[in-house]
Amino acid sequence: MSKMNSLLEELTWRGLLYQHTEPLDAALTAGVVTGYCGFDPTATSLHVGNLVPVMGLAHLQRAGHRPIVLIGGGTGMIGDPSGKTAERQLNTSETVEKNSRAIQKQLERFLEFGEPRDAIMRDNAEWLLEMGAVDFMREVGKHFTVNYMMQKDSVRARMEEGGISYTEFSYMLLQAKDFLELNRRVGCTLQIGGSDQWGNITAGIELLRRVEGVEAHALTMPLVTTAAGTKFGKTEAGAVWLDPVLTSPYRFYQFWVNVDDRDASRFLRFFTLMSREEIEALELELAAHPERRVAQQALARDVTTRVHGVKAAKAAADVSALLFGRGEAAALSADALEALREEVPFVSIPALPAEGIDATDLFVAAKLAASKGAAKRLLEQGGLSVNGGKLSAEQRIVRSEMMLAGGHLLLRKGARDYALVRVSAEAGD
RNA sequence: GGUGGGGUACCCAAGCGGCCAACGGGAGCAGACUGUAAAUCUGCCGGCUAACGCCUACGAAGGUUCGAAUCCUUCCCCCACCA
Repeated sequence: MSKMNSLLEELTWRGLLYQHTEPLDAALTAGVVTGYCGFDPTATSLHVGNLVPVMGLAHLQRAGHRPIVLIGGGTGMIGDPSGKTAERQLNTSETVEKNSRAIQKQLERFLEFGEPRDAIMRDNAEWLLEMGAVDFMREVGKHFTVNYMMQKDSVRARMEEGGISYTEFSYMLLQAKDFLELNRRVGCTLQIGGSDQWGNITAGIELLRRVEGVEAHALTMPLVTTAAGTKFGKTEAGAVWLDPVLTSPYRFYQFWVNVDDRDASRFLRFFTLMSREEIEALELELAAHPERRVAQQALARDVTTRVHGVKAAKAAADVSALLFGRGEAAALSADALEALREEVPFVSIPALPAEGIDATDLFVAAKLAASKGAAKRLLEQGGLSVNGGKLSAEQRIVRSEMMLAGGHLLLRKGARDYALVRVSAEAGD
């Protein structure tokens, strides 16, 4: 079926194919391939960078193959040295378990686990945690020479700089063991991952060849870069998480809307399932009217919908239009402001004293400024506004008369950081 | 184990008894310009304060001194060469 190896074509035009083992092409054409990608529970949530391999699995499934999501409940106890310049602190098993459950929940929504060609979810804690050291060394360790392991970039880099513990050095063998287990259990013959995973994946292929005599395959995807050379997925507020508690859907949406023009078309290919025609149309629109940000909005809408659902995405888009459109803050209804509370950072404060409150205190309370000194600096530089009106060193007292419907104040720092404050009707406690 | 060189703010990196909250660069933030872009230019960039100023900071702990990031002692950690 040509549909099945359309996977490589699809990934190629999207720029998602970094490297793959040669026989993969033939294997994909020959029949249904079962492929996996692992996600280690290093945090309580996945972040936008993790979406690349997630999309890889989604494309695998769409091309008629069978994807496996592997939660690294076992490998997460060890720590992958790939791409890391220093040894990391071990997480406790409680933390790893908690994180595993959290990211598993997040990953469930990206693939179809229902009947037709159901995706599979596994956790390598299942076989790694109970495995004994002696068994491990006999079954896995025996098949690798230290020489081979030291050739890997992830290890070599660390040998030259900072050192590597025996624990992290062994990581690749655990990952190889995963591949072996998934092959035995569900016939998995393909592993996909970021380009930094190549070494770990090939170690698994090697193990499968030696132990099972099976030819397995590797497919890696590029690391996401930005045109400005900054780290993808970072904002001033830190990483962009998939967890709505850590990064609200509104902020998530804003992250994508703010994508650099030069990155927009590439990101549409990476992070959406839009067709080539749709994306090319958006590119034309972007070239003709960059100021309309149609491409970025489509990107933001699409990704936010996939991660947070249609309702949340619509709300984020509506709020963005409201805040960045040319509307007057004073015109906002009490209902609109109520709704805003759910999206924009929100704080509630006691009633204002009769003489008003210093704006710097207000911005600190709303967490838009880290300290009063920082707020003062922003004020002097003209970076603060309330309800759309810019404040200054002279005009810095905020009084009750300025409040919008329902006792709200809409604060803005700089060009795009908003917070909503609700002032209690009664005097402070 | 020996010898030498280091550990300075988010990162890199000067300073080597007072003029040091600490040169310079990067990152970050704000302003101008714009399109909630990019590039560029300008300002800010430990905390408190209206301000004088005060407090906390130069690997850790002690000490010398009117006064230390700078000198001494011990300890911890890195790097290089040797064994």
